[in-house]
Amino acid sequence: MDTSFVTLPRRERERLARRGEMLQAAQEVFAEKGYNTATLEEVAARAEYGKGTLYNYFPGGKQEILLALVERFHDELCAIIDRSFDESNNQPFRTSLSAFFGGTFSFFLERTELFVTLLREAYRISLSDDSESRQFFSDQRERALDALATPLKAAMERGEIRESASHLMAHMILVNLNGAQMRACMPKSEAIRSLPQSASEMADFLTDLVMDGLGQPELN
Amino acid sequence: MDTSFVTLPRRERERLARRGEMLQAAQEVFAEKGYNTATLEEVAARAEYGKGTLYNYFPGGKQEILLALVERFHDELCAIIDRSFDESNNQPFRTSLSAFFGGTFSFFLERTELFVTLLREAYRISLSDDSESRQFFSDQRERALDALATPLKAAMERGEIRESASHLMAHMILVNLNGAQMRACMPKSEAIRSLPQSASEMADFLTDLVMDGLGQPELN
Amino acid sequence: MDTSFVTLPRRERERLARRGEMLQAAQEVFAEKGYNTATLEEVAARAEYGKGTLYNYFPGGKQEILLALVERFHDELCAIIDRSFDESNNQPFRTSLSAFFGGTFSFFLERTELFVTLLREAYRISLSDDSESRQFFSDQRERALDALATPLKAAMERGEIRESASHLMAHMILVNLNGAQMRACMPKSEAIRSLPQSASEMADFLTDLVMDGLGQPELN
Amino acid sequence: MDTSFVTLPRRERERLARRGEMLQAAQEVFAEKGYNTATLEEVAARAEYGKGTLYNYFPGGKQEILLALVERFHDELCAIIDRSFDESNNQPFRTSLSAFFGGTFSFFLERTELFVTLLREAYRISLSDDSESRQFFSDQRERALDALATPLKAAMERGEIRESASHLMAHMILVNLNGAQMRACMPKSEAIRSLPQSASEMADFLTDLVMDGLGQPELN
DNA sequence: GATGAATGAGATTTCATTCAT
DNA sequence: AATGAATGAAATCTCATTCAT
Repeated sequence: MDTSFVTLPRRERERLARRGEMLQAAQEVFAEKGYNTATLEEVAARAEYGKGTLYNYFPGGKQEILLALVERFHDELCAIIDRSFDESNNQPFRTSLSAFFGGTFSFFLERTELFVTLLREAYRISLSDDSESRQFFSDQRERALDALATPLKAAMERGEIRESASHLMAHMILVNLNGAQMRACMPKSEAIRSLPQSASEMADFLTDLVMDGLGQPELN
Repeated sequence: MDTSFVTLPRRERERLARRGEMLQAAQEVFAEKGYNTATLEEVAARAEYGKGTLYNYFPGGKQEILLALVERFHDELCAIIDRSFDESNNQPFRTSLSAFFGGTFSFFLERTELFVTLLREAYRISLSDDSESRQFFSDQRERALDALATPLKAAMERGEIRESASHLMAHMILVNLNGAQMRACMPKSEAIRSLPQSASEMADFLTDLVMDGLGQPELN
Repeated sequence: MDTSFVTLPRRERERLARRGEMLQAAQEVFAEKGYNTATLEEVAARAEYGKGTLYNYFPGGKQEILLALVERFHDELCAIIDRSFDESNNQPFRTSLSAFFGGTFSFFLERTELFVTLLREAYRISLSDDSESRQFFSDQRERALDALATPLKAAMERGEIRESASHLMAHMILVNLNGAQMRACMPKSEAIRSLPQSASEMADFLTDLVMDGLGQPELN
Repeated sequence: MDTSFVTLPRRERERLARRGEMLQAAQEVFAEKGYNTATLEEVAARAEYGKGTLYNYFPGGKQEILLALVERFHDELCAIIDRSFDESNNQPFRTSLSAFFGGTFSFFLERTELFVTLLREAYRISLSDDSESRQFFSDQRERALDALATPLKAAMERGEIRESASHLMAHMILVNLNGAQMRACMPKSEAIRSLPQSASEMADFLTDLVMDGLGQPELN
């Protein structure tokens, strides 16, 4: 159990709590308006702090707030990965993968705003010309990919999945996950109704797709 | 063969040519600086036209230019889809799919700038709060999905791939494609070296992944 | 009878006719949008000429067009003044003044657009910081004031009106006229219904006001 | 005595003071350059504030500043009207009217800039195609007309002036006043020297004109 | 003579960031 | 520590005018 939070000095604890409130507000505003359109004025108002106070907590301004959201997001993503693929489970890879998709999709349903913001900005940041943000984003992403690559490599060694570059596969798994989430964010149209709506259905859908592909193994 | 272009009156032809020059310049500048950071001033300079002239050709300004790029991109995407899945080929779906991945990846390698811009902005537009752009983007995307869903449905009927919602599958195929392209755009790191670099290797990689998944059919 | 028009060489006659069409178009557009908001593009379109053509006829551009309207307006105003106060009539000043008000008001009702434009811009031009326009406007205005001051002076000499500075009185007469016209242009409200609507009623109203004032001569 | 100002909280008081400084600067710049030619940049510089600060105080920009000037102007105009026609005076209407002309003319001499701007823009606004400004201007004007119509009606009832529509007469009185002020703003020419220059002479001139007209009551 | 594509100066407006209180 | 008034760089967009065809 992580006790770091409760053992921090009060001063520090309150500081973190306020950062949290601000990030929550930023998340909501960014989700509604988009990062570029959103104004710090509105974030501050939503957080019920003064505009200047934001700068006390995030000296790097708007950009730093976005990066903090990215970091927080990856914290949670890594936690879900670790939980889903916990080795002590001794369960088949397919089961763990399904748990992972189920977990991330529940997270997505609870915190759609955060995902909307990050899906919208992720590519923009990773292709940004500001190398510092790009590096930061890349590091965060690498963290998640590492966490996912480890159980993938283990599963390859156990022969549960075919041999391939584990990092690349981790990337492609996330790509499929994000693609499905993206689709779930879009306004519904006839053609899209087919997308599963619950976390467990979605987990099954993605697990089958990622593990078995579109082909028909049993008939080959 | 489409002869419409050569038979247009000269006036109109020149107009289209100039639009093309401007779109090309915009594409480059957007790719380098990002849509938000890029200024129309710079686009105009690159196109070697005055700022005002851009507005003669794209009265809606920056936004309209981006949407025109989106449209042009989808024109080319649809053409590749149609070419790859041309029914008269009578080739297996897997072969056509590989041709499609090969084709789009060649396109991507030739016009990386366009892809960078669109990958970066696609999510932003599709989740934008301006419903007009969102709709436009959505319509273009639907065009490509329709083009891809048709051969998918045929393949399902022929039993070459398993039954599933064809539009959704079309979406997931594009998602995998874009995910791989995205990866190819990123600055290389140790972990990523594994990504195939040539169009044909990439086509094989994606075809295997999408058709067979990560599992090991032969062992099941 | 002024035969100058018909005896001009054809070339010149056509030129004048085209200027007239352009001025008419400008008048309408300026009246609808206001001088500043109106664009030459729209004036050209309304006149059914190209934008460049306007510059062939009015090298000074937008400004020159406005000044030409000012000139044309004063031509007509002077003509009405001359007609109304024609000495050969031998009628009382009060009768002539009433004819003048009736005449200008008919003119106003027929060509409200022109008046709207000029009322709107007159003060702006006369207080403009461009001394050339100011001078031009001032000269035109002076022309009308002179035309009106002459019969005023005669009426003073005949004892029909009291002695006073004839130019100043001419100015005040026009001020009263314009004020009434202004009122007639405004959207009607309860309070304003009282303004006479026909040219002859308006003539009576203004004549009484200007000649007798608000007081009650009969009771003095 | 209105003590509201002094009892406002300091914050609010300072805010009003700054608005005042900005309006003063705007007035001067508008008077010099004309509303259309003047730039907010220059207004801000004159007020010794940043451009952005103007927008904190007048979010509607240039237009809102002009309307604020219009409002302030009518506040002062109404105050002069109320003061001049104060019923408790029990003085003849003619005396009050003369006081009114004297008061407004002193105001005009002190604050010629404000008048120049408003005379120049008044017609433009009242005939503007933006219905919001037009309505605002119209409401302000109505306020002054109401203030003036009340004593006019009383004077009619007392038989001091002849029966007529009081609002219309109020309008015509203001028209005469503005016409004279207009004349006083113009660059002097031979013909115009005749205009009285002091407030009291001007008051007499306008009072006579408005009350008695041009005719010669004693001889009729 | 007629045209309208091209131009770019210049206007308005926004908003991240600073900093005195 | 919290604040929000002040700032001004920078972005978009307009349109009178020019000039090659």
